[in-house]
Amino acid sequence: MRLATWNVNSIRSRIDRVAAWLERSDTDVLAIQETKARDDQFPHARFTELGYEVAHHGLNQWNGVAIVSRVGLDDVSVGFPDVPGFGDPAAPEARAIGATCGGVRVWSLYVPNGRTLDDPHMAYKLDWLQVLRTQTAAWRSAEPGLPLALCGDFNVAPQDDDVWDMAAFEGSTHVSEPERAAFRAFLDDGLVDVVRPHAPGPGVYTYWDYQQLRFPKKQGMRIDFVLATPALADRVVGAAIDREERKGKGASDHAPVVVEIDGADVATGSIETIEETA
DNA sequence: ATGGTCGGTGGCCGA
Repeated sequence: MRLATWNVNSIRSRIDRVAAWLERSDTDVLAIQETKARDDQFPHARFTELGYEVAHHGLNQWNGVAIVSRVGLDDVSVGFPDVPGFGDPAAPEARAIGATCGGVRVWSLYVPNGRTLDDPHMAYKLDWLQVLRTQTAAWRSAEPGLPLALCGDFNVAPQDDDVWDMAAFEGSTHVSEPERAAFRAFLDDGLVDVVRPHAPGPGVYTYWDYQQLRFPKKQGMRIDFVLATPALADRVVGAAIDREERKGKGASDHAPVVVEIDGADVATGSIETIEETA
């Protein structure tokens, strides 16, 4: 099974590219972030025409997450228990959706951007990650051995190698110790970054800002991840970041991140293809 | 040339 995660930065402006990529990459399950659409605006038909079932959670023009799958899509969860909203009173935001696809519990997650270290959005981000950690532990406790994948844009660069120049991030979000600690907590709990071993740094990123020619200058950040429970991580036979998809006009500022599970395609050589794009 | 972008929206905000 081929599982991918991709912050598409508006599904409506990107639908042709996303549909083409789904077919080209032979992806079975795609976790999408930043659809920037309400449910009634989401292009469901474009996915169903390609044989995918769709679960989308979008409240307005901001955020928005989805899972599309051609290997089943069951037990959809919109958000997770106690998911924080922003502000007082807390306004709900569409940043998490879960579904069981091909026997894997998949979450599509769009972690809040902290904006600046002293912005209220930073506390919101840390709180959001803490609650997600607590819920993830509860899911695993309720179902030991559960094959679970937390997929999405974490808006955290966990290691110095995950940005092009640490000096450029002095005093910035994404690399601060509290954010990195919040990310590390998932690994401390036993989740595994299943992409990094197949796409090691330095210089390997998932996101490049549109501004200041960051992509041609190879100045990106690794902030999109697939974190898997050990039982699932053991079944991962390949992974890649498809930076080709960041090229050209009409690209998202994030590249798709792909994970091959179970190795059913090893005999056909598809894994070589996936590794080449890393 | 020391800056260079997008998307959704509605006349700026968010990333």
